[in-house]
Amino acid sequence: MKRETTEIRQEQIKKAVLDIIFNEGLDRLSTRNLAYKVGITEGAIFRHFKSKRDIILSIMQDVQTNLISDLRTIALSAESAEQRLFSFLCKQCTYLIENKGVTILLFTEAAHMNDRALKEHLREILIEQKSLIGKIVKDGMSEGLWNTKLNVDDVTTMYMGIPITLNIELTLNHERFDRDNFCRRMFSLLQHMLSIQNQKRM
Amino acid sequence: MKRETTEIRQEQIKKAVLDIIFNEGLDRLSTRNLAYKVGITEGAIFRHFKSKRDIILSIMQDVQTNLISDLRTIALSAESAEQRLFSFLCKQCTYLIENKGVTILLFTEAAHMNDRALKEHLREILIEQKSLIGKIVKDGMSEGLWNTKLNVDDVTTMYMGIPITLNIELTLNHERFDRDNFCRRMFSLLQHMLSIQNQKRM
DNA sequence: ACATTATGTAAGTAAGTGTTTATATATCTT
DNA sequence: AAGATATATAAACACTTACTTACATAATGT
Repeated sequence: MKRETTEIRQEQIKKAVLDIIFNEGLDRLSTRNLAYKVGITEGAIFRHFKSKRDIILSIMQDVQTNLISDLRTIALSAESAEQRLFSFLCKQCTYLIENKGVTILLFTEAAHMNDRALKEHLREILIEQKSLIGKIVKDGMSEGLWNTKLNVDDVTTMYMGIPITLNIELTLNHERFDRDNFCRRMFSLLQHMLSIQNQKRM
Repeated sequence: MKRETTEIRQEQIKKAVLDIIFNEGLDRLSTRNLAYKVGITEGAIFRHFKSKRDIILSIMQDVQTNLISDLRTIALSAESAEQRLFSFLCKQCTYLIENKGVTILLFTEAAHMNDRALKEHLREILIEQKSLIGKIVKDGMSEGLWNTKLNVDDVTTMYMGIPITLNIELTLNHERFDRDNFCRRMFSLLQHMLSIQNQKRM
């Protein structure tokens, strides 16, 4: 029997987790099925992770180190607020589309397991994203680009609806969802919302 | 032992489902725990519902007949588009806040069970809501109230982010979430987005 | 070449899952 | 009051769950 290092097995196991969620649904995410997918026995799984919960936490950590750090780079770059907001939105959408399993896992498992640490972790990921968007919005206001009368927190709340809705539509509609220029279309609406305007009516 | 009609037991069982989800998490939603909560034995559960899946489908049906019919009434009423949009949003938010268990159940169980019929049902609920909002938006445009250049589908997609985000924040933040005037604040942003405007910049 | 260590397996654990069966009894109808 | 029916129970069903144990062997360092 061929043997692999813990590092390689951990990657294989995490990859298999996302694969199962995407192709078979969360209720098929058992250690038995997981072991079968990786091509090892159930016992071997627990050689590389001390529990199933630990696998999920490790995947969350990956999101933290991959997606969030990319988003941080975009939010803090030297470009215009407008350009940064667009790049930020595109990055989020691309990630959600390419890592569908991850987001299903995060959102549903937090509610499902009723696990405080897991929920807290997810909460931090969302809060961090919101604070980065908040920075971009504030910068855009300072630049005289956007309406300073808007409440920044409200704008970020509204903004976060976009990736979350995208995720739900992807889950439910699978391939029927119209993702062409999704970022561009949503960005255009955000611009209307943020713009300094002379309203014709109240 | 006291006996109740199937109708009463069905209501008690469905109530217990939402109770368990809210207070203990979805993973504690076993027929055993359910029976214990209602105060009957497991076997009795299956006298009133033919399967656990049927209980969830029945709850979905309740959402359909309660929430959706209320929303339809609002959307098709004689009031102004502006007033209808606000009432619609408020109704949705109130329902989500008062029936947290329901929405956790719907969103997560669809992904979890990978159940086509269940997913389809949820998809229909969302599509129906979107089409009602679409009608309000189109009416508002005809009334000369809102920007006719906006894509109605995009607006409804953006709109749907609001209740969905609210739901996620409620799940994760529990009581820390600032729900004061939530509808009013989000509605104000929607108005900015929809308004006919003279933009100062592109 | 040999002892050590990391990675594996096969078979088990106890507890939990949704569901069914055989049986009892409360309630309703006649 | 007697019979029919609906509602209950207790106990089991066959199966799955995450996880553990005892033991084996491939890879590694000396």
